[in-house]
Formats: sequence, C-alpha cells, structure tokens
Amino acid sequence: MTVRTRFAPSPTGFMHIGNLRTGLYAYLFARQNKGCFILRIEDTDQERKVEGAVDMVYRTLETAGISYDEGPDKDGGYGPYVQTERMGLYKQYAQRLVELGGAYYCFCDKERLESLKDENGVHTYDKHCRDLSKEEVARRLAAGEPYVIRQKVPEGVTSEYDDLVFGRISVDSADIEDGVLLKSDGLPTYNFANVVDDHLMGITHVIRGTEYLSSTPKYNLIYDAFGWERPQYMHLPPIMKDATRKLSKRFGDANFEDFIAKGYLPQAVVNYIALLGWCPKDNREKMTMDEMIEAFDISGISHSSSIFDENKMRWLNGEYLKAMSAEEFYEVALPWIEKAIGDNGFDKKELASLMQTRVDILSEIPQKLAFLCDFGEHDVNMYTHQKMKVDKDVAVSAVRIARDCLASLGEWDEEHIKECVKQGAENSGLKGGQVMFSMRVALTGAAVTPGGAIEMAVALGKSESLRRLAFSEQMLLKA
RNA sequence: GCCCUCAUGGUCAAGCGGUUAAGACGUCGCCCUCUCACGGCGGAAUCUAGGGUUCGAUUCCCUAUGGGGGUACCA
Repeated sequence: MTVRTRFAPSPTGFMHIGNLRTGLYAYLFARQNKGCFILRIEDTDQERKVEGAVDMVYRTLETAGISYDEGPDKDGGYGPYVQTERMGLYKQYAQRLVELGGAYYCFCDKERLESLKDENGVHTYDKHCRDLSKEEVARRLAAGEPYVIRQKVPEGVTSEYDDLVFGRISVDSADIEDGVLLKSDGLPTYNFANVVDDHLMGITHVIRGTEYLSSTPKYNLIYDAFGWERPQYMHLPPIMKDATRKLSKRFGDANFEDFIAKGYLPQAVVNYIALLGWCPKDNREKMTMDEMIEAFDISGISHSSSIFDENKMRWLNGEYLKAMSAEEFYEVALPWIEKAIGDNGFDKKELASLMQTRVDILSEIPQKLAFLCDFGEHDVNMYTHQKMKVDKDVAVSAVRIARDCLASLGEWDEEHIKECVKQGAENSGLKGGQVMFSMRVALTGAAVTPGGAIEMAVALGKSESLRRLAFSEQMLLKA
C-alpha cells in the first residue's frame, strides 16, 4: 500500500518552526517510503482566519524545499484540499454515522450544558439525548429545533492503539465524552472533519503534534463506527520556547520567514528543526534534504519536548555558510554587502571572502563592514598593544613607515602590500607585527576588524588607504 | 479534579541490565595570530526523588515530584 501523509495547517498567521517541523517529518516519511505527501488547508475556523496566510503556507513550503504531491493547486483526485470547500460532505457523513449507530442528535441548549459544569468549571455531557426515540428525534427535527450531532461513544470499552512513536495508548471509554461532531450551524468540529478528510483522502499515516495523542482513541472510535480502516499515527512532542512554554505564534522569532529575513539559509533552518526531536542513527548533524529522507527513522524520534535554541541554529547556519564555494557565498552575501557599502566602489568579491568565515548569519555583515564607510577621529588608546610593545609613539612611526612605502607601490594586491610593508619594517628596525598592528588600526579606526592590516588595505583600495593612514598619523601626532 | 504523556550536563542529545555515561551547541583555557574570525588541542558540566525486581540499575516495575497535553458547538 502506498504511504500517504498530509500536512494540514490552519491559515491563522505565519508559520512557526513547530508547525513546519511537523510538515517536514510528514514529508520525510512520505518521501522515504516513496509515498505521497499531501497539503490540506484547514480553514474552518473563520474567526481566526488571517488574510494572505494561505499564500504564506505555499511560500514557506517552497523556500523550505518541501514539495507536495497533492494540494489545493495540485489536484490528485482526492480534492478539494481546502476544508471550506468540502463543507457539504461533513453533514452527510454525520447523518450516516447516526444511521450506523455511532452518533446521535442532541437538542440540549447552551443553558443546560452550562448547568452541567462541576466545581472545577469542567463539564462533561451527561448523554441526555443519547437515547431519544427515533420518533421524538424525527418530530423535533421536523419542528425545526436546533441540534448538534454527537458521537455515541460505546460504553464500557477501552479504546487502544499503537502510536508509532509513543507505543500503546489506551483510554477508557468512560473518560471520553460524547463530543460534538457537527455543530448547530451545520459545520463540523475539527475532530470530525479530520477523521472524514483523512479517510476520504486515503491518509495512511497521520503525523501531528502530541496535543492529539490522548484524543486519538476517540477518533478511532469514529473510524470503527464507520467501519473504516484506522490509519497509523505518529505523534510528535512539542517544541518549546523555554522549559514551560510552547513555541507560539506570539513568539515572533520562531517564524520561519523571519529567520530567512535575518540572514539564515532555508536549508540550515530546515536542517536544524529536523534535529529538534529527532536524531539519526549515526548522530550526523549537518544533512541535506536527501540525506534526511534517507536517514529518517521513527525510532529516532524523541518522546520528550525540546527547547528551541537559536544559538545552535546560528552555528549550523555558519557551517553551511563556510561550506559554500566562494561564488555561492558571494551570491547570498551580496545584498547584505550592498547594504553596508551603498554606492561606494569597494571590491565586493573581496569583501565577501572576508566575511565568509566571520559570520554565522548574513545579517551580521553590515556591522562588520561598517569601517568601510565610517572612519574619522578615534581613540588613540587602541594603538596600545602591550605584548607587542606598541604604544602611541611606536604607532606614529609605524604608520608613517607604512604610508611612506605604500605611497610608491604600483601593484595594489595582497602580495605586493605584504612585501612592501615587511621591507619597510625591516629597514626601520620595527617588528613586522608592530607595523601591521598599527597600520590596521590606522586604516580602520577600529580595534576589532574583519581581517588583518593587509586585507584591510586591499579592501579599502590604495587612495583611501593612504588617505586614512595620513589622517591617523596626524591624529596621533596631535594626541 | 479526572485522563493521556514526558523526565540524561545550561541547550540538542546517544544510550535500550554490567560503559571511564558518546557526540554537538554554548562556556572556559591553551595553541595559531597584526585585532576578530577560521582551524587545532584541552577542561568544567548530566542520569528528578524514594521504593522495589536483579548478583548488578541511567536502563525494567511502582509511587512521588515536576513539566507538557487533553478534558470546548478551537484547532
């Protein structure tokens, strides 16, 4: 039998990491088993619906590299794939379930339900309408009384199933309420819509969060009442923001698109979230999508929740950046480099190579390149380096030496500048390091720079370098 | 309250009756070094508690504690 899994997000805002991970696992599992991965939009909650959220689901899946075989825009014969477009179905199936003895009409009003609450404010339906006679139901229906359709949970049984990750889950039917399947407005509750849709779409493996772990026995009873084959279940522990709070849509940073905007690579984010709650047999961490499909296995899925750690995701992103070829990195870094240098004619390729080992996420680039456009008076204390025996006075001569020898230099590249400065240092009796150090600070006006003196000189170009050296020399003299 | 479920360093985690309890992030120290990175080396840091079972429990069972979820005409 072909494996069919589905991802069923609600379009209620952006897609956070936890949601995406659920979709990712469903995708990995389907691909690994040469099965089908289906996208279904669960938009029955009109009140929480957010404009444009459906498009965002498409966009997110696409940039994350998760492709689906069937979905609203990709009919596979099991459509429609948007719940609001399936509305007619549910009432029909609910009525059929009544006929099959798995559900019943209920005419209880809000007040009566309200009065059922116990001291904890929890109410359990007392099955008041469960045994209404056929005639009475027909009569009240004909009279136009408002009604809901409730699940008729069998009494005195234990509903069990074997979850693929958590093992056997069993719940006593006494603990299962006769819940509403079809609301008084004729629309289905999630519980019911899900069962009907999953069955009709031929879903073989239901993959979703643990919030459904303990209600799954209840859903299984519906499958049973219909005489439908139950699917397999794979419940996934939640991703937490900290020890006690789940990641929520309000925790803005958990938004996939925000991470991309912050300069994370989609594949790095996807790789990281795959690792939250799953560990491959060989403990690998950096994996391509194909490698994940290959390595994915249920036994490696964790049973406990895990805390989202952006720190580690940063590191992983840095690994991806460092593993890129110079050209690839240049391409992704370019927008950020341009942001940093504006219209100035610096060599962007050069700058990119400076940045590649120095950033974990692309958004760090502008700050690290700030020295290119921001130069002027700076603190002379930066010229002090005890270990190397550099102080303000040594720095003045060092900077002058550098300026003198570089002024007449023809070829402005790493090799020539290096040779030139080395020679200048030798002739003057200063140590190479002393000149380099002073020159680097004089060129940038910064204590911390993304590279050494030579690299800074190359990045700045000849005329700008000489201008800055002269400026710093004067500044030191005056100090 | 009741039901389901989880519990290894700060974090992600391996482990599945006998281990010096892996690895990674972070952190600290050292090396490299003109600063910062990169790279290399090294350190500190973990089995929630109490009972069982067993020759032997991190591992199996029970209980407690703590966390998460459910208990809706939300999903």
